[in-house]
Amino acid sequence: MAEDLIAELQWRGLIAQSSDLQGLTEHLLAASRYLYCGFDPTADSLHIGSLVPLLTLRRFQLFGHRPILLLGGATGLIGDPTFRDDERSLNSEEVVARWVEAIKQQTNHFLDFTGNNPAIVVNNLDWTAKLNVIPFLRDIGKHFSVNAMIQRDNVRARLERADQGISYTEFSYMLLQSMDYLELAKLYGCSLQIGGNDQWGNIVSGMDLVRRHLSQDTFALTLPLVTKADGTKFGKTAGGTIWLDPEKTSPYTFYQFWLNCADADVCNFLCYFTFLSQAEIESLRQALAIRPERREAQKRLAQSVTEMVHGAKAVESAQRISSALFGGEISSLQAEDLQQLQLDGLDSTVCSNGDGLLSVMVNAQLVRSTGEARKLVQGKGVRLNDEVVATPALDINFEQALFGRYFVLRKGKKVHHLLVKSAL
RNA sequence: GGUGGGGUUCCCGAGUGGUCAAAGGGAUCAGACUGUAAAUCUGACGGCUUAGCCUUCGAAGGUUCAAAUCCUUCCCCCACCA
Repeated sequence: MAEDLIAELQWRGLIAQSSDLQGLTEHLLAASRYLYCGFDPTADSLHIGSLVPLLTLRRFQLFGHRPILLLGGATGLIGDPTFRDDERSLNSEEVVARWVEAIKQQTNHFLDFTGNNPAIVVNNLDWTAKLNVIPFLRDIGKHFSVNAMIQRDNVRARLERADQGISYTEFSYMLLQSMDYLELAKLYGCSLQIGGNDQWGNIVSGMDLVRRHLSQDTFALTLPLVTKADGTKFGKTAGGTIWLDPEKTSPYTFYQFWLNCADADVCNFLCYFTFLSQAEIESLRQALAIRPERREAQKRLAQSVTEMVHGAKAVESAQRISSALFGGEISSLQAEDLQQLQLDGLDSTVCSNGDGLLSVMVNAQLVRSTGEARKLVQGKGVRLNDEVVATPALDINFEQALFGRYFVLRKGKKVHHLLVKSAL
């Protein structure tokens, strides 16, 4: 069965680098193993980039292994310098602790905590908080060669850049992460660490440390960093990062993000972000090749990921909003439809007769300033109920609204916002 | 601590007394095209009560009719230190 796991990861394109893949295959075949992946709290929510390792933990679990989800309560206080070209600013202990808790809640439903091979959640602050400097330097630091560390790709950018350096704090990050591996190897016999491909250096350092302390061989497996065919950064959009937290990124926006992904990317994303079978993905690939304009693959991707993250109801809501807004004439919507849009979580703003359109757009956070709003209107980028707004000087008049209460304000092609008449 | 080099509008990066709200590129946004694609082309891209006005070039002072550009002090970053 473990052979199937590696094979599955392979066809999904989820293996970027691996230590001794043959050995790992046999190792996983022989017994149920503990593996871990770390998530550092750099915000109060994970974003979709973290989904790849998170779901990979789940994939291992489905094949009978035991995933350990490590929250970086300690490493989050330090900051990983890996492939960053500038130094991070430090977050306070309270903030990091709060973020750890938030992420812990968020990740819970992706893993199974019951059954024969339940998942485990740990926090590396548990074993680093009580650490003393001298024992740390003697027991851990002694095993790290600075000569080797400065050769590592992941910090080299910082060493080579003329205008940036790296502090001792961040330079030490690798030691902390290595210690995590050692600690989990001791506590659980954890024998595999997975992570994004940028973590390769950190993971390999951990393997070395485990070997030196416990005379034990362990494994490393890294996942590809998600890239897009057009070279732009994955996971960012007009509104910014796509978060898993529905308060930060609405399920509708989340759904739309996936629906909008490029033809060139969608099949990869199906492999990375869903549990659809190889056959299903293959048939979607065919459908895409024959009738790309139907975007069946994108629809399936959006449906599948949104359901996994936000649940089936959220998918229905997102689909209702999507078909209402992109399906046809806005003016043909019924009063109930509009009400439903509001309930389904389409962003909306309450306003009154006489409110200036520009300031309404600012209040609705569709634009940052009235100047920006004005320019948008002048560039024919704003519509009210499908009618292009001709003048920036327009005031809202609900006599022209749908059912006397609703305006669908559209910015550009895709950003919709509901204006609802104030009850007063 | 010493010596040298730096801090410019979201990012990179030009600019060394007026012609500078500040070149160029990237990112972003909008328009055309389209499939709510991609590519391409066009426009916008500090703020505002927008044919004008106001605030920006690490911070605070100063010189000058005029400063991102000169002077003083301070803060921060980087490199090197036999």
